[in-house]
Amino acid sequence: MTSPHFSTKDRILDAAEALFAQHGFAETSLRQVTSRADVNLAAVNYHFGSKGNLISEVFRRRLDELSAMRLEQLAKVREHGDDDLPGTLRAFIEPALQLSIDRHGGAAFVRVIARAYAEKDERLRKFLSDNYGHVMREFAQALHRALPDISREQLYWRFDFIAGALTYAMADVGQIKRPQGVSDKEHVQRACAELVGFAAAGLSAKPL
Amino acid sequence: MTSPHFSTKDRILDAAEALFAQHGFAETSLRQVTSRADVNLAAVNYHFGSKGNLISEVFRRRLDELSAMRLEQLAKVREHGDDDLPGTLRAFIEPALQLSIDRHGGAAFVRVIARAYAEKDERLRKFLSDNYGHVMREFAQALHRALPDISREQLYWRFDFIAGALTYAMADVGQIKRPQGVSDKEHVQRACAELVGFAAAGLSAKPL
DNA sequence: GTCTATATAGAGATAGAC
DNA sequence: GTCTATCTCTATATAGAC
Repeated sequence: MTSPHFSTKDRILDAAEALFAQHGFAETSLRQVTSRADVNLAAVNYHFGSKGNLISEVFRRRLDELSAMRLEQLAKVREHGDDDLPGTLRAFIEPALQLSIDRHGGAAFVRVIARAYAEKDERLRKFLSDNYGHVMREFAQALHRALPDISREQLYWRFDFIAGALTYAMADVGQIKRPQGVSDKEHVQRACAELVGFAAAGLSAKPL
Repeated sequence: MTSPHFSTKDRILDAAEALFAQHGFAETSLRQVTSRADVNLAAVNYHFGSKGNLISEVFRRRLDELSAMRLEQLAKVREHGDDDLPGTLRAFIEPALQLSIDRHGGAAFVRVIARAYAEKDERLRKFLSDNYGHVMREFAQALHRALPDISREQLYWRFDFIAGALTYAMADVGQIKRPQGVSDKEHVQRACAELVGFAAAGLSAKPL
């Protein structure tokens, strides 16, 4: 199931990510994880200390990369003067949707993300807010620059709507919904274009 | 059937709903439920047969009412000739957001809904699809009538985005986010107006 | 670092008295 | 309908050999 030349630690992370995506955190036992990773049960507590820490590390591994890609793409569009509404939205949306077709586990991880949002676990939320809140603030500011006319409060609502729509889209892309004869890459590009168009129009709606 | 608000069965449902919202399905034990409901542990299996059935009944109690309200409001706007885009969207969105400030447990239920979307539990998804799929189809058709120019595929994407945004909004309304000096009712009306405006603009975006 | 074996705890479900 | 008591299963975590 997992390539043998990877470390025990990485095999555990891969297995845990896949199982968390499929069954959820609480429903996944460490026995399932170690069985799938083909390592001994005790190795989890040796490498991670507890199940909770294992969950955090599953997040950290993907979110560090996702955040870096988002910020990098945002910097790039600004450098090129493309930091208009669609450009900024694409920098936020595209890396996330790319993850959903990532062959090396990212596809599983996007469903882990959707779960994490629903589970209002306080420790997990604090972990996410502490470690990745600055990315959200960065994008909120960029959207504010692109849309100086709408109020902070309204921008806040709309950014929240977009985050919700993106979370749904991430979970659905890579699922059964892709029409036959369409490649993963085309499907993500289509989803991305649809969501960017939808979000840009929604953000630009005339204030109430 | 007698004094429904104090029956063992309803006390169990109320307790389960609150705990599922706070901790999730798997993380909530029947012992926690019966302790909070102040009934005996065995009463759950007597009244519901299993934990899975209890979960289904928690959903059924709220969703029957929510679906009825949505369809009723949809019928009303059609009758009055108000079944334009905002009218149709409001019929879909408003009853859902109303739930999030319901004093008698509905506020907890909206977080249960958010969880259910993330948890890809097959039995639960089949239950929801079997029992409430017709409501979604009804609204998809109404949106199609209001927007004859966009393709079925594109409508499908956008309806999905709206469902995601609504789920987020439901979970967030009723949380800490309400500004001081704003009543529950005003807050929901604001959220509803914001989401209807956002969704209408997004749905009306020029096709790619 | 990795294993076996086990301590400890908690889960869902049920039998049978009242 | 509701209770007590208990069965059976599985979980996380750890101790200690190698």
